[in-house]
Amino acid sequence: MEKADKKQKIFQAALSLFAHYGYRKTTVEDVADKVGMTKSNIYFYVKNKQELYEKSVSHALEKWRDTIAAEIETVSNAKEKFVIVSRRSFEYLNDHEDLRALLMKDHDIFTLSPSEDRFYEVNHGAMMMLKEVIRQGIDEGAFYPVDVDHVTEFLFSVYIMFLIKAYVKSDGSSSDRMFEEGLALIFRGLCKI
Amino acid sequence: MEKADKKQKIFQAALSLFAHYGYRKTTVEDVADKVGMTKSNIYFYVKNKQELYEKSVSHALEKWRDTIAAEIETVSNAKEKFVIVSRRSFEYLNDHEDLRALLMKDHDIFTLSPSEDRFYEVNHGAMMMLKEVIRQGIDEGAFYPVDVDHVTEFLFSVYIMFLIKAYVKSDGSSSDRMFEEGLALIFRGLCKI
Amino acid sequence: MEKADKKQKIFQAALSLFAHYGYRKTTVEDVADKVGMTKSNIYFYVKNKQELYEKSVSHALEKWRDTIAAEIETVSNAKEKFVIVSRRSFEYLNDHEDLRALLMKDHDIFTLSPSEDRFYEVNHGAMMMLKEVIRQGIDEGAFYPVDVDHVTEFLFSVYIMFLIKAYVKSDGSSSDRMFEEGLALIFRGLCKI
Amino acid sequence: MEKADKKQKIFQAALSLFAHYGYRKTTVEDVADKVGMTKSNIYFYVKNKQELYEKSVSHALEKWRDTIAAEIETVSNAKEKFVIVSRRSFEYLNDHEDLRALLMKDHDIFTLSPSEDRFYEVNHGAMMMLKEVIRQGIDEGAFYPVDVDHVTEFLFSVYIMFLIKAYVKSDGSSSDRMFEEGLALIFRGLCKI
DNA sequence: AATGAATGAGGCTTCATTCAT
DNA sequence: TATGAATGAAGCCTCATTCAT
Repeated sequence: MEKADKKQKIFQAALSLFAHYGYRKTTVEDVADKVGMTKSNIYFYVKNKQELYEKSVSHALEKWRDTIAAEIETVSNAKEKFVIVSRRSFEYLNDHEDLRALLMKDHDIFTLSPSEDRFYEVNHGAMMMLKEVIRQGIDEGAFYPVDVDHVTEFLFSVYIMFLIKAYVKSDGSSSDRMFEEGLALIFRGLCKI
Repeated sequence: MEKADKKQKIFQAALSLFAHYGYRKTTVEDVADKVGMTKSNIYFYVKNKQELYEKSVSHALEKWRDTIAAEIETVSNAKEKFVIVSRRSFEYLNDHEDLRALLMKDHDIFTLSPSEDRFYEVNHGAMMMLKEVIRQGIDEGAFYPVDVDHVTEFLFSVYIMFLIKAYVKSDGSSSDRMFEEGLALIFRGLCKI
Repeated sequence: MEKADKKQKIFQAALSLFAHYGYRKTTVEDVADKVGMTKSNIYFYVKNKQELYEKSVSHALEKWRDTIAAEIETVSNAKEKFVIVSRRSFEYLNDHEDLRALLMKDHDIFTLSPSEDRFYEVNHGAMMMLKEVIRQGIDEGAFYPVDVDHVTEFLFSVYIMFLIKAYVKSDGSSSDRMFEEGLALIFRGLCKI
Repeated sequence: MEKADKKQKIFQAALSLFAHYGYRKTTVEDVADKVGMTKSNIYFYVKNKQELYEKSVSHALEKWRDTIAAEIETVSNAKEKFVIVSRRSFEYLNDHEDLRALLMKDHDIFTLSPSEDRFYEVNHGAMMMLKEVIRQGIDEGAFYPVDVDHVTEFLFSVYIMFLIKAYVKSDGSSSDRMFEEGLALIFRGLCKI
């Protein structure tokens, strides 16, 4: 197995543990045990517990973003893209319990301030994706000519909040309905007529 | 100074530290230092770090709840009461940075499951307050005859989420507007005609 | 209540606790609680936890010794005195569970080395009592002319060991029989013919 | 040096310290210092101070028991075996001051109640050894046909008591004579004719 | 005589991190 | 690459003791 593969394994294991127990309560040894190696060997792949955390989270976020980005390409007009971004993101989290739990644990993942955000790059990338859709919608005349920057940031925040909170009472029961109504609401507010 | 006063001082100091640094990173010594006493003396007032945390949070939540409860009494009809609960809660958090930060750090404060919620009593009390307002509104014919229990729980959740998230980008800039629009939305959904 | 009486109360409480939990596990506060006063007030009566322990034990040992000494005076010949010393000591411990437990916990109580024995005085006194009986028995021609000093010390050791160990399996069941047979044995070895 | 060896070193050091200063007064750091390592490294070998104590004692008891068990095999008839068990056990303690001191400090080591005895297994094993010798003696017609179970337990108790107490005044002076006479006594009571 | 409050020293334990192999 | 062993820093908690009132 290659080094990169092993790293992936470590990051997955770490993510799952961090998601369940939080940063402090998760020990490097826990991670090592889960991958089936020793504590010290973890330090061959990462320099720090901190780096272990950040790389684990980054990788998960990137995979999420890339998945969505790929699906966006399957349609062409902005309205459809917007719906896809929303619905697929929701579904993705639905299928990735660990990431979901993690986002609920660590708010700061979405801080979005370039200076202190450890995940600024990936978050920013995701926001750019959304911004592009909105800009396209305006260009196509499908969306109101809103202030793209601020609306994007606003939507991104509401969005994350919604995704996370939808799972707080995560018996799964009615969160689907909640999501659909929320989406409809926002969609209505965005589309002309 | 009385023992009760000293306790208040300790809880305030603790709250502030827990809010800023989280449970794990805040040491009992930090708290002691902040109040100007020794670590061991803290244990004269509480039995545990855990108890220190829980009592600090409980006290803060109680003060919040009591403040709102007192303000509710200043008006009589349900619509006004509803608005007061909403707006004053928002303002209260506005003025109490520590509590705000804490709520953002520890989601579980609002778990609301009797079994595992360490703050169930005070949370439940707050929810009862809201429920009473809604019930009164229905009796007065001001609100739609909704399912009181479920609507209350739903509103409470949305509410907390909103209060907390409104401050994620807590430069305070545009959160006021965001709040007002959110409140208007819910209010419209609740009031007849 | 006089100071002396209060001291007695403290010593009794302390003895009972030391007996049950040992020196280290018994806290000064435990003792205070049991007497119904505060920790700090204990220090008005004793200077130390150490002194609290030693005085408690001394007092108990003295009471034991005095009780036996008084009973010895009720008979005149050495054989009877010897039996009384043995049997009454046994019975005394039978009735004083705390002292019994304590002797089982702290071996060093019977160290009998003048230099380091904290209870040398009272132990020595008890041994002198036994020695006097033996000397009298020899003088009366009832006992073999043994080496009084060594035999006394030997008997004292065996004796204590016996008293303590008789209670290790203190279901009480057969320790009486064990005691009587042990006493008979030693008595036979001591008496002429 | 192998891990097992290091463990032995630790257990020896711990035993010696526990024997001299008792459980409470002996700190984990004391043990570490004595072996020449750091406090925390002790926790690489044991999980607890409690476990450190129990494993130290267990190992010592096992070595004792195994030594005797090995010597028993050197003779065949029950009478000789009985004498060997007695005398060699005595001598073993003679040569192992630490174990001796420890047994004097912690009575509960020989509690012999399956439920609460931390050393039940090794103690029980030792008793079985003795029981086997007695049973063999009866089969060979050398011993009285006593109630094997109860006599074994009785002898084991007396035995331990004797071994321990023989050393209370452990200047070693006359304890040899004391031991021999005690052994003779019991032996006479056991052997036919 | 009595108390509440405070303190300091010390002990147990965890864990991220390093190092030699 | 991988591991076992070791370390140091830090945190929680207990408790004998003191002091002011």
